[in-house]
Amino acid sequence: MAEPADIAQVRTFNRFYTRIIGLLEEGMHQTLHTLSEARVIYELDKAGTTTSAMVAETLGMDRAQLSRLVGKLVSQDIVAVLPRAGDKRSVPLALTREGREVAKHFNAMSDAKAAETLLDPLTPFEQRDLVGAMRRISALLAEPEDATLVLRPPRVGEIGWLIHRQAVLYHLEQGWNGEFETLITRIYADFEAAPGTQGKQLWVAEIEGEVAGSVFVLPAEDGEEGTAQLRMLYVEPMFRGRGIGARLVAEAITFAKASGYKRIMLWTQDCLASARSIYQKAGFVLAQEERHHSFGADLNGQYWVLEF
Amino acid sequence: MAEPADIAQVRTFNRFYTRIIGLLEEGMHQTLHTLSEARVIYELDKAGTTTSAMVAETLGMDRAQLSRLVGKLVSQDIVAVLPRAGDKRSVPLALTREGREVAKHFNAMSDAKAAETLLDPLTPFEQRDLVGAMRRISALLAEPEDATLVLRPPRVGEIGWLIHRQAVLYHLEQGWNGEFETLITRIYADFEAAPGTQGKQLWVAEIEGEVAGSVFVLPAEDGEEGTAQLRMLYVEPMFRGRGIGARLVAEAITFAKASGYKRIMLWTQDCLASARSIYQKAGFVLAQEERHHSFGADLNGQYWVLEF
DNA sequence: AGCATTCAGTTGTCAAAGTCAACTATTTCA
DNA sequence: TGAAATAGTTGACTTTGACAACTGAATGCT
Repeated sequence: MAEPADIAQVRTFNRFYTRIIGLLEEGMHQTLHTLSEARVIYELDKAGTTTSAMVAETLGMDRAQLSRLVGKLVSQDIVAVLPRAGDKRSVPLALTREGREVAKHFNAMSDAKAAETLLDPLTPFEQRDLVGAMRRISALLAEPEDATLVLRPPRVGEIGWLIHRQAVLYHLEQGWNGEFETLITRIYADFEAAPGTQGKQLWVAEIEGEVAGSVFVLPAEDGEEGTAQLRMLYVEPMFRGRGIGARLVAEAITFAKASGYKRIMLWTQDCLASARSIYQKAGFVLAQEERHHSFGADLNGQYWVLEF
Repeated sequence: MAEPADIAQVRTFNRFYTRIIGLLEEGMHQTLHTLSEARVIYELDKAGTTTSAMVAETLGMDRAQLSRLVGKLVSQDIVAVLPRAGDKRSVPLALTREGREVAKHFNAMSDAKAAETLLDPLTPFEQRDLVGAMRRISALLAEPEDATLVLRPPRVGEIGWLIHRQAVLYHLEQGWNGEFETLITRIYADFEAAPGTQGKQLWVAEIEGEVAGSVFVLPAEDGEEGTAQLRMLYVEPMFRGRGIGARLVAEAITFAKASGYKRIMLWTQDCLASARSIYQKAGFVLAQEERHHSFGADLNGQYWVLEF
């Protein structure tokens, strides 16, 4: 079981947010429809065509309750019952033209209410924080769905973010201490300081607005002429198993080739097993190994090279 | 009004979390008490002694409903009505011994439910993320209350965090670009690289588990012997106006004196008005000014010095 | 093919939750 | 001092939610 302090924080948040949701729902009292009617209408609007069972599932409502509610909405000419097709147990439902009007109205109302209650009182910086935290919670708790992966250059603030994330991640996963954060702060500072844009690039992997991973390429510090170095490859645990690491490495290799490098090398630790398998599959070959004590741990450093 | 994309994200989150809360509340159906009874019992347990009106306020419940509910709980010997004192309109309420037992039981149940539904399926890293995001949302949306301010050394990951936060903050507040982030990444890397612990220290201001601000002191780069430099003072917008900046500066000055420095200097920009007023109040004197173009903006750099 | 099981949806029955207005006894404040 | 506000109660009512029993259709198993 989780840490008591964490559980306490989660419960505090749940109580707090229950209250917030209550406040937001108060706005609905003005309308001709009840709250659960509005919810059903919203679901139908979003889904286009669904069945009663689907709505009950996503809303967590009782099927009996929903049955009556749908009946009411049908009699009000807001919901239309389509002819049964395929599975003749279920009845396809859709909004009528009027229903879509009502949905539009509800959406506008809810948007306004959410904006004025939650966002407007905050500064833009705080708004960004709030939205970011919400996106994070959704990403952590919702079922992962296939969202598009984007590789792009870093935005302002993301260098710090990458340092932060990797420092915490390897601290928890590998037990590495602050020395690691110190090292990577320098590594990122050096990357930024490296001259020009020729031959160096950093990619941020983004999924649904979240940073899902990153890597960068720059001229190797002390290698032969024409050697690129791949550094700071990492994938957020939340987004692992979707081939993001391989995508990042592939992108880096493509870039290194296009930039005229003759080979690309990297330094990693053998305890990072999933990274190693990505390098192997990408064609990297183990060139050298050496034991060292860093970041408060006994490590086995490995140099991997891919000749083009 | 806020950005449509932000509003959409907030609404998505609200729908999502409404569902989550519904799932968590399902566990209550096993108990002898109803959900709102449990809520009231929880509130009374937490508050010790309150009145009906207070509970109605914090729970967002109807006073009529609560009146009947309290009546029921009193007849079940879970809640005791204390003799009216002071304001004779209101009736002080408290849990009986039995009520406290029930509350204890509820808490254990809710804790278990929250843990197994939300925390246990996640890795420790993700758990930390989740709790952090929840704490952030609470801090952003709840009324600020006087919580204790702690000044402490940075934890693993916080150097990156400080870089990230300041880069985003000044990007949004002052329009500074990535150059600023590049610069401060280097500054923090240099701080970490500076020799020994004598004469250098970094403080993180923490409020309710959130980083509220930070500053550090190290030997001045190119000053005379015995000169300390104060750098990277910042306070989170959310926590401004509570004297955190002044506390950080005071701590830094005390430290610099105790470390044997003869004076302390700092470099800032005159557009950072609230910081300037903190320096002035702490006794710093403007030593030099120079215009420069940095971070994509025309700035007026200022050197301030405090001789001990 | 035959039969038990599962699933979508409906209906009946209740209990609980929530809304609204009217009312008393205090307290506050102009 | 008197009008307005506050804490709490009571009555009348609607909506929500829970649960069991039921029909008709699909699925799975042997």
